[in-house]
Amino acid sequence: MVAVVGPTAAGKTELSLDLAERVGGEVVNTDSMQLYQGMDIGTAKLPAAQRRGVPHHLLDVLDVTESASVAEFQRWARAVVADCHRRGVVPVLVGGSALYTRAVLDRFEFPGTDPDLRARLEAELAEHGAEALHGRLRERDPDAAARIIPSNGRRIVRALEVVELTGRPFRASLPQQRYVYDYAVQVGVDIPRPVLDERIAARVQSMWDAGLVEEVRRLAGRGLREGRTASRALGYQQVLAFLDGQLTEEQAHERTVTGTRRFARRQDSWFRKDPRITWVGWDNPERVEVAERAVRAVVQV
RNA sequence: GGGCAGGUAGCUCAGUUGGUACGAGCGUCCGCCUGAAAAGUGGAAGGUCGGCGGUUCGACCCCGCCCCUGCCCA
Repeated sequence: MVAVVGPTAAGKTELSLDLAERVGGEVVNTDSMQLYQGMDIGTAKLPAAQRRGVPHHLLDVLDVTESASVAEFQRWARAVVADCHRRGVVPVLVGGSALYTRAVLDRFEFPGTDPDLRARLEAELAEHGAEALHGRLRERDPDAAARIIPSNGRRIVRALEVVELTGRPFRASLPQQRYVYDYAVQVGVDIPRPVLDERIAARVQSMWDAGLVEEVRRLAGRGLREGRTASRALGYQQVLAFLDGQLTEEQAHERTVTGTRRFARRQDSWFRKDPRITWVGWDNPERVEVAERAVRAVVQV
């Protein structure tokens, strides 16, 4: 299997299609937001008509009111991959969500979650603040507490949840950077920041031209505001603020651009840390060949 | 031509009755991240305080001239 990774707007989709055609593969989405039905324009989801007949998996599987979950995604994606293998097809994973990609490729086990426990911890967080919870984590699991900044409530809650659930230290359940599959390779799209910044600005402009505001208005009618994950997606979050009168349309547009730039930086720094990735230049005329070679070195097709 | 307001970090603006700019937000840069991840989080760098001259031990802050921006009057 192969995973095409890299920051948003770098050209992953194009490369993955070319690659899928060359090796007889099928595309498996690993983008947390393209999971949502109806979130098309703002997530730059490839329209069905442009998929060149290549089957695509794990698009449009969630309603905007549902929360995506890495653990659940891991199960779905591994099932799709297993099915592809059975049929002798190469799975081509594509997406910018590093955590989701790693959850599929790596030995990555999640300690579970308990809605009641989570709700209780969140209530405590809201009432007493992050500092107080951090103090408790320090008693229960000093090692975890030392690694989490006292003001980061979200991570403290999760650490406490894991400790209570498993009775083991939080760190005992951390994943390893080791593939679960024998034949896996990652291809990253390498692109200079100034070029990426321009492409992002252009992409957001074309999203606006394509009717992003209308799309968000429509999804708002289907409960987008209640979606914990979907309502925070770049572009959607900002347009919702515009529809609610908190931002002008111009501000919403501008913030979508700068927010996307920041996001792309975070993605890039995440992927850069993985030494297993084979990088190819975004404008390298032979990028498809380079990627294909990387795949064939590992997978017989 | 005259009057008023303003010219301080890349941007929007605070600030000092004259004593080395306590600046802030946003942006930028560098990190962290483990069942919400397009989310969440920590830190750093950046200023000849419009220009020139004067007063003063000392001026971003006072005085003069000039330049630029906005508004008003002619």
